[in-house]
Amino acid sequence: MEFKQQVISALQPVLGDNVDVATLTKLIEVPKNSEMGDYAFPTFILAKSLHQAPQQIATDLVAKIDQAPFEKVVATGPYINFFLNKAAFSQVTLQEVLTQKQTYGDQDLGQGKSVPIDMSSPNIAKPISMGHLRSTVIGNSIAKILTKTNYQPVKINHLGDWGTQFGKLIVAYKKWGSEAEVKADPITNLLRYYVKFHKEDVAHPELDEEAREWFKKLEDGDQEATALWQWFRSESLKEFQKIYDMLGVEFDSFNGEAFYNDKMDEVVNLLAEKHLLVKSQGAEIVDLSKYNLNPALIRKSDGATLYMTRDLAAAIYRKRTYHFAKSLYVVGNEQSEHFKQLKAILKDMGYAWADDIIHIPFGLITENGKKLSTRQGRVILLEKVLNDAIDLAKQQIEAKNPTLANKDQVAKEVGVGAVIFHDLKNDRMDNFDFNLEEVVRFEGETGPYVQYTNARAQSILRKSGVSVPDTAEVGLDDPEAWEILKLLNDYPNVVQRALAAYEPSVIAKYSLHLAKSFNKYYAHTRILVDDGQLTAKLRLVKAVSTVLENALGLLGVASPEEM
RNA sequence: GACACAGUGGCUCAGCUGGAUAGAGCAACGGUCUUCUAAACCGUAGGUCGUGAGUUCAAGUCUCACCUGUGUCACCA
Repeated sequence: MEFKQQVISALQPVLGDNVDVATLTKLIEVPKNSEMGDYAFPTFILAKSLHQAPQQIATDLVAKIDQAPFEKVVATGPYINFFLNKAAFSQVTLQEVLTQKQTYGDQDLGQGKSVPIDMSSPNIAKPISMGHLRSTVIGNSIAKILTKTNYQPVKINHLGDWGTQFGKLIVAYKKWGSEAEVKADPITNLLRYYVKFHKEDVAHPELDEEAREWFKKLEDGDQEATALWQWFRSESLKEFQKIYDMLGVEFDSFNGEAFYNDKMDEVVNLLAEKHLLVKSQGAEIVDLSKYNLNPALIRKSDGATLYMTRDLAAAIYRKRTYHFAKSLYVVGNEQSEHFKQLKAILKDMGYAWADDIIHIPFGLITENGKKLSTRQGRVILLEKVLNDAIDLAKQQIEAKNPTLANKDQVAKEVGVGAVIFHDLKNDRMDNFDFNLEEVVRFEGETGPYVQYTNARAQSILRKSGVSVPDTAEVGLDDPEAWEILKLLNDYPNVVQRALAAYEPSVIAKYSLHLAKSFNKYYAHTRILVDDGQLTAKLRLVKAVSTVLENALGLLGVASPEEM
């Protein structure tokens, strides 16, 4: 960042009043090809006011610029290209990374403000699928990015532990289930009952009526219904916890839908007080036509509340409890209309903080182009995917590094890392069709590639047998090292971009770039030879490893030291 | 039908706030392990950036229209 300032300072005096600092800062860019320089200033905008060709302007300006702080400044066509002083840049960058270690890239953007994140949110009695993986790992990564920029994330697992599906589940359990089955394998069997219910109710619509009755009982606190609900919930949570442990994700709250049951009346009353509630076809709705949105259902004709009612209660509860700066919802893109409605209603209720409600949508995972559906039993079980990935990682280790210590631990870190990284490396809005081979790939642009790169760096540091000094003179002048140094210097900026867009993929892509540039360097430069630059090279290696581990950490991916 | 998201080489995707010959990875073909982990590196081949207008000195990037795909559209979440 401060190096860009050098460029600005050099240009300002020669530009005079022609360009103000703000536009100047905006115009300065990084050339695509680093052979053209480290920063560039395009002169087109001056052409009109100076009545000269941009090429001519560039040449004239270069002659006037104080070149002292730079390696060189040259005019290339209409561009002024700045080449930074590599020694100074390397010195500053390496020292920053090595002294700040894992705090490198930390920034106080949030001043400790609280940011609840609604994430993961699986449904009780249903398995965690690939769809939940997205919400879980995106939310988890955003939480880590928030912490790094001094916000205080609150990870909320808004469990789907209420709703008419529990009526269905109770009916199905009573008709076709057994206690022994549920105890043996809760999720599998509960899901089986649920799927069977949906098959049967096509021919026997009276089942739906029964389910509605049982859910009503549950809402009214009926003992049998409540006991079953609680049992299903606790068995399910135990199963979920296994997966969260594998993923290394922890939550600050498991307040799900049921938690808001006693907070619904207040919402309905508030809406009524503000005359926002309208009767329509027996139901109570909020009209949102002025926002060009469909009406939002608050209460069904039978008096039961809905998803929207609950989310309103949750939003208000979170504002009161956490006094949030922003309230995030990592929920699939197919629900974007819902969140628009939610914000619109909160705004109509007079809450200025409605604007701080932020939906972070993500694309759909399909299988053979079709949407996954628990109801139809078309589901990709996350646990199975993770286990498959771990098995494949284990095979890979046996083949490539059979003498490795704690193989099982590393296999877990690599396998799970592959799955998480695969999910985070692309723009979160991209849809993707599930393909196991693709997800657990270890070569090319993958998590294991980044992990492997770091393991190589760690290996060198181990074998060097020396402790690398945080401060020392550096004199790395080959272009491959220079690429790495520029990337290292860019990291804080990358973190900032990831935060601004709520995009873990920005971090993931950066880690791939850094890994790639290091592998290139590694392939062409022998590090462990004393050529007078040994210390400098080791410092570079250590800095790369530090930042790779940091970046992987922000994604929730482990960094094994050997693999 | 309305709204939302997407449309870049065979496949999967990059391309930050519009800027200099559009970049990777898979897959294909060829090369590199007696030397720091070949989960790597190097090279070859492959693209009218959905289509058509417009704004601009400059458009993959902004605007509009259209085409295609996916999703959503009141008593599920």
